[in-house]
Amino acid sequence: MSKPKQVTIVEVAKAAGVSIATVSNVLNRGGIRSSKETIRKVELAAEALGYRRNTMAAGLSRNKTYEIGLIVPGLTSYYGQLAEHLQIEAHQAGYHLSVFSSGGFDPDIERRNLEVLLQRRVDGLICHGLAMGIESTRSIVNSGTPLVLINGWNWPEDISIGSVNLGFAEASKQSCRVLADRGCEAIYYIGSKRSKAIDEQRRIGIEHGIQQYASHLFHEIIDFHGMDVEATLQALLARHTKPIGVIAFDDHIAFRLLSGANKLDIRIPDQLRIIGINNDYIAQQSYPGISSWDIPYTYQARMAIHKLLAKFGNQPIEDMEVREIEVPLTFIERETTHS
Amino acid sequence: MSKPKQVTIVEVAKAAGVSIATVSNVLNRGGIRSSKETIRKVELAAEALGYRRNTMAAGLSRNKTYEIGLIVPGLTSYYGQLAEHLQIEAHQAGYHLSVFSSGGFDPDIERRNLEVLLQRRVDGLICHGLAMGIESTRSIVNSGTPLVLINGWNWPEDISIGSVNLGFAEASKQSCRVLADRGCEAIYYIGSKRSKAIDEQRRIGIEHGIQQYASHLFHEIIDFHGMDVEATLQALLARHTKPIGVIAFDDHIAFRLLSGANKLDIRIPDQLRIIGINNDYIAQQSYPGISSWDIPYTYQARMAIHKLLAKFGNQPIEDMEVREIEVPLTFIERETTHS
DNA sequence: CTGTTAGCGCCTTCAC
DNA sequence: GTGAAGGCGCTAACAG
Repeated sequence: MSKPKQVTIVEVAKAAGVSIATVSNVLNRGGIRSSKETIRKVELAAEALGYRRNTMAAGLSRNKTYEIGLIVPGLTSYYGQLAEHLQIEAHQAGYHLSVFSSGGFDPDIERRNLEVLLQRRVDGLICHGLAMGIESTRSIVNSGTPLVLINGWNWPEDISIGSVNLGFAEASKQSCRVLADRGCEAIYYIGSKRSKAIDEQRRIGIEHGIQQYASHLFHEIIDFHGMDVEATLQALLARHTKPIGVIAFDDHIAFRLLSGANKLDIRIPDQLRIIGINNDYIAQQSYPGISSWDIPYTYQARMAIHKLLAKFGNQPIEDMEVREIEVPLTFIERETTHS
Repeated sequence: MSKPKQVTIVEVAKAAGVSIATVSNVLNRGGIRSSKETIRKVELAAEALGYRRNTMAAGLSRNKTYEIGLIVPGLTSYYGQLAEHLQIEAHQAGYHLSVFSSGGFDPDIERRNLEVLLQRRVDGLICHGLAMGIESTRSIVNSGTPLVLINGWNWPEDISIGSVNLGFAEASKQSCRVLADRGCEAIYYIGSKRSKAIDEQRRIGIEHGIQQYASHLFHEIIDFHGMDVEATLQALLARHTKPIGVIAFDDHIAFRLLSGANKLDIRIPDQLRIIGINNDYIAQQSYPGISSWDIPYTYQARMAIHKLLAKFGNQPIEDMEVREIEVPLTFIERETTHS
């Protein structure tokens, strides 16, 4: 069952008593002006017939789609927010953003989504991280479609035209400082190896932070995956007499730790201090509130879109000189680090 | 700056030494068989040249896009999950799903998204609720594009071909029962008028629940918007001696209540019992864990896609007889109702 | 089985 | 300022 036939410019032209070229001119606000009279006639006819321009035909004929594709690993918390903000920014720039999730970090789904987007001939691509390997990505993306990465550290220049990265390393580093300042006796980082590149940034920051602010303190890196929250908390606490500081991979993990601590009647922040990342709803609304790092979504989204537009040639070229933009996070202190 | 020219079937045909029709047959048309030999030649040539079919041209020519548009009010928690599952189901059916968020329940953004999708000539539309009014929706959607609603109760038949609704009313009703069974002295529903239709379903359920299971209990409906959580909790508790039961609009609100209660040292479930809806991460991981209703995302997504496919004529028609499918939720009991 | 030939709906020169 | 004509890349008959 195919779709009912839709109104085309041919019919609008007929109804308005002009040629299809004129209709096209009037409707697309092109550089070409028409007489007030024709404009009115055409708009009236279009309105009356319920004309709706066919994007495929337009795109095909002018070799430009005004569509940007977004691939993110999921649509929860951070990624969902990011997608929403990107959609808004894209729209303001006259583009529209099609969102695709690659279900976790599944390279196959990612490849498929990429393929779909390229077949649609999107004008540009925004990807968060990238689960596929470098070679694999290169072979697909080297079609000339501009690609900007979000939180994609160290990708070769022939693949991406640059990236917009959150300052996780710096945030993690400063987290160490906060915990040291607050008198913690030890600093633990609970990471998530699953999210490779992102976890790595945290580690880099932690390493620097320890070195610079807490070299005298005990410290350790633990992976959250497969960890028994309660047992771990008890074990860690048993080792120390003064409060210990924990930097969590993100607010979700911080929250798990918090729940575990509540259950075990561990006093916060007397015995345990926690810092998360993302400043999710969860961190804001829990009790005690979780100290966390806020993400400037709007700014990040705007930067990403601008980078793409610059590549399209619609924007001043200045931004292009900086390949990797670092977006700084803001520390929001709450009760898990502060009494 | 327009895109670099991409490879077309013309070039593939030339390279393979066959006609463009043959290339088209081999590459994208299953129905027509070709000799092993030509197939090999064509596939080789396509591969070598890096051919990628142009979706716009294909769609234009066959008047079918294999694209489904999704419009949801946001991409967080429930909506994000839903979108992901719909994407998976759509893919399994050979379609792809473009996700759009209408930022909260903004009718203007919704209208714009709808317009974009219709201009793309999507084969079908899935919308969650619908912020626009009936008339407004009708005038846009009466283009012949099939529309299935998710959680859209009572929309006229000429607009949607049916809807897939979560059984919020029944869940709310049963929540009353649970709270009554657990010996609560009063039942409060903390709703969210902002989410009109959804809140209304909860209310309907609550009303029935009270009537059937708790007519002897004190009960009241409160709107969360603008409410002072701690003050309210104290006021409510002051009224009663036995535990009170609270049904929250969703897990987010349940969580806020829980945090407030923790802060005020209100004992759970001794003094206060809470039931949420959605079974979010937040409900699963908080302490005490929040009793909640689990949503069968996969089932709901599958039903929605099937309804659409049926309309396309690819599927048996049987499902179509039921206009509104109700998807039942499952109660997950945790510590907020149970000691 | 393969090739020829029309479109699909729109945009874009280029004459008028 | 307006119209005629030639594509854009692909598919769908229909011949051969």
